[in-house]
Amino acid sequence: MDNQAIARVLAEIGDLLEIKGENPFKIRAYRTAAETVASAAVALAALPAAGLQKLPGIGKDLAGKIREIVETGDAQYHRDLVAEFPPTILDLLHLQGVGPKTVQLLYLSLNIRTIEDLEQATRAGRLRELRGMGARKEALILKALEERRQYAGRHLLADAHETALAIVGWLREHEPGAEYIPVGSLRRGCETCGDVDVLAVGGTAALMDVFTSFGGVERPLGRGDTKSSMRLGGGFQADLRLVASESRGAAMQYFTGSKPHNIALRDRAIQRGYTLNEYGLYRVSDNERVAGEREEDVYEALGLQFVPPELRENRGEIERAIEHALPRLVELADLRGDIHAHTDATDGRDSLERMAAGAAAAGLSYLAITDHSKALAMANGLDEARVLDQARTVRECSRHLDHLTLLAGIECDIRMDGTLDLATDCLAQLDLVVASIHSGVNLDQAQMTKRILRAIESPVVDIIGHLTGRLLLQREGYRLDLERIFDAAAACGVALEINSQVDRLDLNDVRAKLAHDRGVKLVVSSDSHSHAGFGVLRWGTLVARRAWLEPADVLNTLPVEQFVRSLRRNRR
DNA sequence: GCCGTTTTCGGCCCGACTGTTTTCAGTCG
Repeated sequence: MDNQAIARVLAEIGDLLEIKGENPFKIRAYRTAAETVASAAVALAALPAAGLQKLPGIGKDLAGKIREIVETGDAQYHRDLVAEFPPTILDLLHLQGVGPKTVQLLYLSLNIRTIEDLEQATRAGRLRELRGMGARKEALILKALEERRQYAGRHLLADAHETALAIVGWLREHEPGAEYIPVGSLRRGCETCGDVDVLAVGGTAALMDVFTSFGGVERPLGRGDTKSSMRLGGGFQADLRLVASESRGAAMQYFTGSKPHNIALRDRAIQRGYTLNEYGLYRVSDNERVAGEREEDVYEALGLQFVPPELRENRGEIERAIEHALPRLVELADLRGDIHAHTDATDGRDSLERMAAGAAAAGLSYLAITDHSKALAMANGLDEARVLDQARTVRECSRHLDHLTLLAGIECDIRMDGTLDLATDCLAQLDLVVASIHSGVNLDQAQMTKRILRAIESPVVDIIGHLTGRLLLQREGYRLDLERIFDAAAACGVALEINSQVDRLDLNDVRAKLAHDRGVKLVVSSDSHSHAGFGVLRWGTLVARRAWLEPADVLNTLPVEQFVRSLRRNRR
């Protein structure tokens, strides 16, 4: 049983307790524990109860429940709750405007158990019989049901970024007096975003009208003088908050989140005699504001090093900030090379020369050409003769370039049995080999792990590409024993890729951190298929930052000679 | 249910907006 599965049971207990109307702090304890478990660096199934209790927010009781879940696949407490409330009512909880109290009311008074029940009851006008329910609420629920059908909920980071840019552009054009700052999960660099949050600083309430007249708005969800929410076409929700200049920093902190980070921060504020909200940090004794204009000041006043937005997930960053020992996170400008790109020799759109020009324009000083190997016939993958021919061309082309070095590589398929798609003596003649899986994705965990381990053990493999094969919002990754794979990669000197394609971002933040913690080096690569495709490196860099990586942890921050020397094939 | 540089008990983050209400509960972030 993996951490995610354990976390799901704990989170579901939290949801069911909320519907039951239990003590909110007990509910929070389960939710905090679920988040801690989901982002834990090691497989908790292997830990005894005593070890579990060392994790923050997990005490004797929860440690026991986690052990029970690991050993029996479920917890009796969970089963009891499910017997009391059908688990399908949890779907209702995810509807916009429907919370735990409403779900409980719907279930106990109308016996509504499913989305379908709710839709029927609403259309039949039965909701109006209930206290606190009127025609407007009824219409809101119907709307929420329709939107649920239409949209899955979350969106890729890059799409959220585009939407935020469009909103900010619109606001700047029509109400230039204020400053506009995208915040929320977008600012933290989360791989998917549920909504787009924008902070307006120093404007007037009039800008709310500008916001609601934004072209992409489908319907308003709420509109006030300091806060408005809109549903946009394509399923995005956008929130705008307005604060005065003196609260700029506190508001940035507050609306960037995450929720667990903010709760921990406000906890610390209370302990130190302050209260923290979106307007500032206030001393309780005399209500004096001690910080608020600058975000850095809020952290400093709480005795903390400034925490970069990407780390604000309550995954140990506060403890490290107390010691002023946060990592110096890698930045996009630290990347000197890209080591995964395709040309029109296989499924890329552009020629070698155009790809080189694109990489140079993106400010890179080296680029590895890594087209597909022959197993990907659909992509016109290269066989041994073609890849060696291409390598000659790449090296020749590189000699004629002033500010860019081209490396001759391949993205070689890992076959079902873990052997490589091209002959070893061919692969040995290249500058580097990225090995990836593109087919046979449904093997069980033991087979898939063995397959990857075999590839890692091959002396001609330098890097494993998009290791887990997950596709965001589409497909879970392969079933893998990641800890074994990370340990093998570390032992063999094989680097793991953070693939920057917006729907991959693979490895993700938590796994890249775990890999690093176990001694693995990483690369951030674009997997670009066109000369304009190197911009995605910004997304991969965000993942690396969320994984706590410093420049020294990412091989392609090195100058080209050192990078080449650091490859597994060139190490002794 | 967790936790402790006042505490092993009594705390536990904070505020805006909506709808259905006549003073507030519910939802959201």
